[in-house]
Amino acid sequence: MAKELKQLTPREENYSQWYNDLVVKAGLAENSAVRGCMVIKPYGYAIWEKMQRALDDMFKATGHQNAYFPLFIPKSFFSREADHVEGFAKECAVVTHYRLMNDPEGNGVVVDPEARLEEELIVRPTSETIIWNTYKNWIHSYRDLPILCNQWANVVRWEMRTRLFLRTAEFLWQEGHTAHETREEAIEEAQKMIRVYADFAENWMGVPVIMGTKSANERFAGAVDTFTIEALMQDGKALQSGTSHFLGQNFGKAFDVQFATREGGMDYAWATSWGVSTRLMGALIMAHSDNNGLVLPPKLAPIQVVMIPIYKGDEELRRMTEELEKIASKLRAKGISVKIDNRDNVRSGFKFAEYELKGVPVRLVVGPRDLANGTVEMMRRDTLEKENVALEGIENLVEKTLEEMQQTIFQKALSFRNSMITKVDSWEEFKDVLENKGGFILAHWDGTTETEVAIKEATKATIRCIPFDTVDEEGTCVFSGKPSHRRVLFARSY
RNA sequence: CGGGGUGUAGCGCAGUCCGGUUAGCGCGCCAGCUUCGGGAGUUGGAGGCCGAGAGUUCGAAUCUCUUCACCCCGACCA
Repeated sequence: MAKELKQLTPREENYSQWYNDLVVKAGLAENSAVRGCMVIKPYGYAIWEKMQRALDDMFKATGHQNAYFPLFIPKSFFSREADHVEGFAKECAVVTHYRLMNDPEGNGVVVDPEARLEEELIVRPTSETIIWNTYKNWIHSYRDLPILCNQWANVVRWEMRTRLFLRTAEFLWQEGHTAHETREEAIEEAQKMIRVYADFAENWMGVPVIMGTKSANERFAGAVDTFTIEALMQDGKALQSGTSHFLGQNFGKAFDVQFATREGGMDYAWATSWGVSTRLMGALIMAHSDNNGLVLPPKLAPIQVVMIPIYKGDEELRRMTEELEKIASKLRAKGISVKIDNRDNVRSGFKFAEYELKGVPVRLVVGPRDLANGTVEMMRRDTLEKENVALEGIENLVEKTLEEMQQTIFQKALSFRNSMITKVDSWEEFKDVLENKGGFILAHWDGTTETEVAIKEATKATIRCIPFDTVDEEGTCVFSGKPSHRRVLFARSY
């Protein structure tokens, strides 16, 4: 194993291979035997659980409740909303039968042809349809509104090409589905939730994001408006990390969800939906990692501090471990998660490399030398800086360091991201920046889908969003030369 | 779905063009000794239906056909 870990491909050569190696070698996930699906391993899942918990708290704090809706959706539900079908039809897993039987020819088990379902069931690619079919029964009056539900679930999208965490056939996510009395309230909800996502990305994951509105072409199937958070990976490609949709009355009408209004009339309910997925794991990995492996922000690290004894012989190992236990209990009292690695079958150098690969924020090493001096060697993962520090009061220093690292990791990603936003005013410049620098490009666009598609075909770059903080500015479209009133954000993306 | 590639030990690979003892190597694993402040050294050992099926041949990891799986590059997407 030792040698293997060193062979992480330098990112310059092939970033996606490097990424894949890292995910597997750090023990986060691996490809499963099932096409396009992945196995999330315990260490990876521990990170996801921390994300889940933090997000869930944020949802609760904004008045949402968790619920659960069926995995299977009758096929007919999909045809209710025209744009929605079109968006998802190409990537659905379909259940057609409900029983197996022994092959009469003796070749194991086959599908029982007698057991064909009258109406096929679709494995949910997203739950708007089944949820709005349910909301129809829940909503009769304006007094029943708003409904603010979230569900944690798995969904299936039969993607052509998959990539660990970023795009797998089955993935874990949360999807919020809300119903409102007015258009304004629904829009406010959708915007509130994209801000919750941005807050989470920046303050928990340490990943800076740009909030904005999707262009018509990139909008969610069935939405009136899609809001997004866009992050930038270290290879200069953008990653859509979360979306929040204002669905208008599209699903209210499609599922006939009408309610008695305050004024005594009838109206269709207004909807939003919003979601983030295990793709966030991909964002976390690609935003911070270096060639030694993962760099995890302390708030999401399953192990925040690893402690490694240096020793000769069993007796010394026992003494060092005892010493580490004392430090560990002080750290644990502060709510810090600590692991003592006193395995005697691998050497300390191996352990150092292993925890760096796994992104453990702080490493403490204690050997006989330290014991004599009353010191500990402390290393922080983000800078790889080592320091001999006093054993006395170590818990306060570690606590402070973890907080500092959370900031440092974010600041580093932020200054990288900011350095990768380029304003361009000509088509030549646009292509040049895309080819040679990458990252986000702020450029004028004439607002038409034709131009957007033409740019995509020519360069593979898409409009990531029209940022919320865009200021009005007159100019001409970099592609068509037609008048434009603001710059939008372009990038190549995952 | 198009174009390319790969299936040989737990992992990474060589061998395949040009068929020929008992199929190799590195890492890992097990046991012993020496080590232990940045991925240990050494000695011994275990581990294989060469992806699956059919064929050609005295003989197949190697040739032919069929099939399955996975990876990479596109189109699609959180």
